[in-house]
Amino acid sequence: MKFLFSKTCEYAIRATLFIAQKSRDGSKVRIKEIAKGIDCPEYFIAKILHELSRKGLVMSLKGRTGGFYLKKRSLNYTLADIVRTIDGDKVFTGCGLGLKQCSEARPCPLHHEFKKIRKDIFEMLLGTKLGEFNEELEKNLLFLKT
Amino acid sequence: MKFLFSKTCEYAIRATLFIAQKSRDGSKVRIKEIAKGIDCPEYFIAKILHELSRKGLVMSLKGRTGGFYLKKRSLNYTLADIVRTIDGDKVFTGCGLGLKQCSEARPCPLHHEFKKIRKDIFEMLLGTKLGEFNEELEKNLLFLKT
DNA sequence: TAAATAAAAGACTAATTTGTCCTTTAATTT
DNA sequence: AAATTAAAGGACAAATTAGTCTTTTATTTA
Repeated sequence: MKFLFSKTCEYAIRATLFIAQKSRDGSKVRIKEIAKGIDCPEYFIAKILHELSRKGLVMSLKGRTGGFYLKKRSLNYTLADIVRTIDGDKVFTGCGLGLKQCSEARPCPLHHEFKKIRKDIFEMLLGTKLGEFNEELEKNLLFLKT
Repeated sequence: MKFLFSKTCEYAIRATLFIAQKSRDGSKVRIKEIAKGIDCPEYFIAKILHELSRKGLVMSLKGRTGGFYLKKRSLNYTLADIVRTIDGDKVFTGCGLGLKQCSEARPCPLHHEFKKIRKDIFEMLLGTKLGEFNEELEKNLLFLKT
């Protein structure tokens, strides 16, 4: 069983951070390089990036000098945007025990505990900008594949 | 996308808490009642409980007066036991970005944040005994279905 | 002992997620 | 303009997870 995000979403996050780093000088990154850089099947990440691109989270350009990149302003997007786009907001709102309705008024046994955990996750995602790790990735202090 | 546990695991937790409460006086609970009580397909929860029963987390008895129940000692089992049995320990150890190896020595960008979150989840599960909610469930202050 | 009842066991189906491939479209270079 | 290259787009296949059904086995009651 997965930990928190779908596989698709994990790849999406890794790809976006990879693009942020590689395109910080204005250059573009091709799918092949991204796939290699984050250890994801090439066709699969293509599909995922296509989605992120349609939603405007990453930019793309076709043709010979094409590839993916981030706009300066996109560096202010956060991981919360990526996660919401790919996985929806189950992570932010869903009940930990799967109740369709779970609220203060009618809580599951873990409602309050999960509320705190979800809040921590949400704040972490919301507080993490896409360009945030550029330097540490560059210096190989952080990694996007094993 | 799921929040944290598989559907199977969510049902497993809900069913176990239900059994804990209903069998606290020594009686047994039948699958039909459990399915109704936690809003889960009957055949599906049967399969899940069978698994929990084989692992010794819940007790079962066949035949006319049969059903599921917990041993006194089982009330000291925690949700961590249920989760580990059904979903394995991805929740406790897995990398949030899906890296196969993710460690202090070679961390993903969110390694430290996730470490804390996983710890919170683990402690919460480990600190929650199966019989813990019996009273509040009885009094309808907590719910196992919507 | 026979009938009734409940879980055990395991095969099977459906749905979702993950992953692959092929054709089209857009941009660039020669 | 033609050749090349890269993403767009969408069909398709594989794997995993969720859910259903049928037969067998154990226990109790009449």
